Amino acid sequence: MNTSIATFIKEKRKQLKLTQPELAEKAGVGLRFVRELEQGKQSVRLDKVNQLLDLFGSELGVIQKTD
Amino acid sequence: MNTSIATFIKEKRKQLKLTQPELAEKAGVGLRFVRELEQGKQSVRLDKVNQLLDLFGSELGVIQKTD
DNA sequence: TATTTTTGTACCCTAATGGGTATAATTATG
DNA sequence: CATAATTATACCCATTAGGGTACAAAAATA
Repeated sequence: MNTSIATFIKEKRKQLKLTQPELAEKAGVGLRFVRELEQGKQSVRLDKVNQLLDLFGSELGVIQKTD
Repeated sequence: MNTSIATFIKEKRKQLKLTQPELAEKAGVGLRFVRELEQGKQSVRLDKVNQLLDLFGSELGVIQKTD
């Protein structure tokens, strides 16, 4: 994917018709974290992001920069 | 890549024949961070990881889980 | 447009990341 | 082997991420 982490999660969440509180609950992370992440906060913890991505069968990995 | 973030950075670093202190210096992160990251620590900050990956023209992105 | 639902912003607080550094352990080199 | 270089572990400490929560703003719906 070429989308940012933020938009990826936001779009996947909507595909499953979940609200932010519901996603946070399912992933076992805080609501604040979901919100900040979807708003593009960079200084987030890697393991927390992976907790969310895991719900979508994905994870963070090294990719080539496209610029 | 299918390698973990830790091994990716460690291998790239060796390709450039850099020591951990040198890599930390170049990336503008602390030495302790480089060490913990190469040892597979999960609860690291995303932006710090990207600071390192940037030296190799790469970054963190969403990938499909291979399991 | 009124009402409900969802999302964004703000606050307090605790736990822990990351920086610096010293020292032990390990590895590479003479 | 002995020595140097690199890496791993351990400590203190300031900053801050993230949880909880309340309320404002925005979006969706009747």
